[in-house]
Amino acid sequence: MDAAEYELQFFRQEGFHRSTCVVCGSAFWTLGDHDRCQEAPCRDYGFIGHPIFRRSYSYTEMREAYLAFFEHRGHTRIRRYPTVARWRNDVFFTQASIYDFQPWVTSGAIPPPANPLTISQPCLRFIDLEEVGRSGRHFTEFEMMAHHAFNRPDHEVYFKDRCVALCHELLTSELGTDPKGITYKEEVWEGGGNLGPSLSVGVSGLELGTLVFMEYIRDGDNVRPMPLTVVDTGYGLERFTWASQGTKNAYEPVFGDAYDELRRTFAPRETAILLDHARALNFLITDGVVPSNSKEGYFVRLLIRRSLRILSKTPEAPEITSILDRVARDIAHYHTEIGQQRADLHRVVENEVERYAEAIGRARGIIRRQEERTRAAGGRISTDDLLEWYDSLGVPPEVAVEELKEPLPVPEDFYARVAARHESEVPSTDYSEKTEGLPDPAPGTAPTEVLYYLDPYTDSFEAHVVWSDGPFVVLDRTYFYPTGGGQVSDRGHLGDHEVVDVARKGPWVLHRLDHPPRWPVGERVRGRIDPGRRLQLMQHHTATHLLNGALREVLGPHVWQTGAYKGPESARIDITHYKALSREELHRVERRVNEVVRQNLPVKSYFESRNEAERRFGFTLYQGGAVPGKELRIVEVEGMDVEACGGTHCTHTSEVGAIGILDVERIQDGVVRLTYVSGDRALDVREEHEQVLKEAALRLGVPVTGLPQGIDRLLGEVEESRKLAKARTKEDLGQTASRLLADPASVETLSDLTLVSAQVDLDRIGLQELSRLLTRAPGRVALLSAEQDGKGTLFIGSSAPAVSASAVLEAAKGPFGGRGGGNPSAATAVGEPGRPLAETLDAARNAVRKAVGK
RNA sequence: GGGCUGGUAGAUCAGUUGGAAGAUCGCCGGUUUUGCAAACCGGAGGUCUCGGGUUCAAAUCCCGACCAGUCCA
Repeated sequence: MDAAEYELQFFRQEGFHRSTCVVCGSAFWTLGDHDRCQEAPCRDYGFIGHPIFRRSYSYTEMREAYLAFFEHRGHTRIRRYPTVARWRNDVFFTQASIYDFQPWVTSGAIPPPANPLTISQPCLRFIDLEEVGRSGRHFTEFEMMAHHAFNRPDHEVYFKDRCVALCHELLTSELGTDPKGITYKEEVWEGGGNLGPSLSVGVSGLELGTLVFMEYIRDGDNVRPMPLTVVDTGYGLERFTWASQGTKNAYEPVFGDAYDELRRTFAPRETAILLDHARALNFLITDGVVPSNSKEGYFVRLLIRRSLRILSKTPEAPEITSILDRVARDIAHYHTEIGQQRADLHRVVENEVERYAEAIGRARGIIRRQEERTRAAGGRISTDDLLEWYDSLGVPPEVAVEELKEPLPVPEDFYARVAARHESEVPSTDYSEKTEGLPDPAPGTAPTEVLYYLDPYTDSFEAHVVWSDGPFVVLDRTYFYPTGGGQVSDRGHLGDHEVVDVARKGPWVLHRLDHPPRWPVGERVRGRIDPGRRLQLMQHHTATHLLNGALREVLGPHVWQTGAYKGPESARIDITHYKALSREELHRVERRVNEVVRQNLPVKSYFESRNEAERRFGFTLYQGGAVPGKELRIVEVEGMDVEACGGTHCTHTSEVGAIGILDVERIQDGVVRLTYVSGDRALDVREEHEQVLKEAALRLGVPVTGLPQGIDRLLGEVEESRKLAKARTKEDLGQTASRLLADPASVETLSDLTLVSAQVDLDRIGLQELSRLLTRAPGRVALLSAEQDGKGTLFIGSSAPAVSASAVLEAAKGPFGGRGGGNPSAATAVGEPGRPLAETLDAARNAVRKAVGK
């Protein structure tokens, strides 16, 4: 970065000079006399015992002081964004305040909610999870206070000079920091394809904030200016609070009384971890994350299980939910939505508590058995076993060790070794958006005016061709709905051509026809939409919203849509939920949703500014994922569901007709999928089901209502006859056995041994069973042969220690061409086709005689 | 999204180099007892998750699917 980027007028006017840190070598600006930047590790913490601000602030006071300062200087205060970054697919969590505005605001696609603005954004970072409570300053959840300005070429709000001036004023005149104690260290910032100069603000060893000036786009090796420049600042609320109090660690000032309260029961480190995790959990669960073994849900589980581990070590520990409540009370001083869903949050957490207990319970048994086995084999449990148990059973090593009769020490680097185990895994980088092979309309092609929002029931219109390529046609206006928001596209006709697909590409709607048309640009064409299909899609889409609302009512506010599909045949919705739906819950959802259909509530669709809509309805608007644009299309069923949605909808709930849920399945831990139908499809499906029931009843000869009992009766009979058949076979075999034993032709007595040999007509299993019956008494040898499909089978059973069945088989199978083997008590072989069995039996008999020395 | 475990009787789990599917608890019946519990004796209970493959032979080996658990991102 060019040094000139940092030559600010502000620095010159105020008399700053530029120095170079003797430790890290970075350049910095200061009013003081420093040979090094004022950040750790270049210098030690100097603020402990010597607060750097004029007075001491509590966490809440500090946030308020910051936000008010910027409000008084022309910034608009805005509410926090969710901690789960649903609007992005490259990260799970909001990790900085600027994440709220990426990518659409920073790229200039949509205007910011206010400009300039100030915010205190709760952020989550799991990188330093292990450092929480240990270092004295790490948190998984922290608030990044910020002032942001977004500058367009035609409207510059402010950039470097004013930004640094504001920061400096905040620190000095507002908070009372010694101006000479501040250093602004030069750094190059890069992220998300953008880069720019930045200044890191250091005082007394503490990095209080970073001022980033996003002004370039990186394009491979090229760097070009951004059309929009952005002031991206970040000030750590935790650090500001800490610096104002100058305590030994950051946890006491940040958590205040709650820290002292928990500290009575727990060690300092444990107290900090419990409070930190409780704070993160409150945000995450309130923002709709449910514990799971994958994706963002895993981090919720991780925090809960880590907390439980600490709690379980202390007999007088409180319930985890009470710690969550305690922390929620403090957070709610500013973020008032926290703690509002207390009962639901408790259910979510308690479910995970149960699951953890089950996992550990399961593991204990396995560990005990494995240790026994290992010890019996003369071995000992090793660190590898501990790793294996942690990886596959979820047992933390310290818990596993407790279970062992001969405990072993847990190595210091245990979790590093866990990481090493996962190192070889190839991370998937398949985040690329699927861009189907759609052509790009020629530059300058007029954007398509979409008409389907005007009246969803219009199915005929006229328009002009503005561009075409092969089977693809762009019109100046269209009523055809392109695939989007989980709703599949309309079909119908343009002129004499069939429309087989409709897709959105940038500002255009591309109609794909059955074959290339011969329309010049300007051609006037009539569009006709398949009205039945459209109606069905609308019904499925509206049904989806109603179901989403009903599911939240019945299951709780933790339910979020994570995916949806609305096709002409059926529709489905994936929701976050921590366990399988019970039949009763499903029944209630279905009843409720059909009740709403009957109530004929209006389904209002309208455009509203993003900021206003977010203010009125909150972020639960974005059930269908991120929606770009300064204007949102809101689809509202009053009291039931409000979503930002670009789909076509019924205008009243009764138009949905009826909703029938066909299937519920758990598609992954924490996500439940419902498949359903509405409108005519609901009637069709119901009719199909009725037909099937009638058919089944007819075949069973019972009335439809008697089907369950009829099936039970039938199953009983099947079971009964199965048993009967089994018993009969057993009896038959028993008789055969008795007959053979009584027949001198098949029995030969060799001293204290009885040899039974015969050719019978049985399959392989039959031979085995018969042999078993014949050799039940000790001192018996059975030689049985049978022929099936032209191939002979020989089965030898022995209850005589002197005769090994497998040895006899070895001796006899040669001439017979048999392949097989067995053990001393049973052996079997199948011969080649056409070989006579009689000689084989003789050979076997001779082998037995030889074995007993006769 | 990726890795690792696992799926055998109603439950918890054994099952060795591929060679005749087991234990414990529970269940049913009987003996004993005034009755219960217990003890003893006997019995029922199996699509070895499913589908392919290798083999004379597969719970066991190979491939695939499904389900569950778990770790990591």
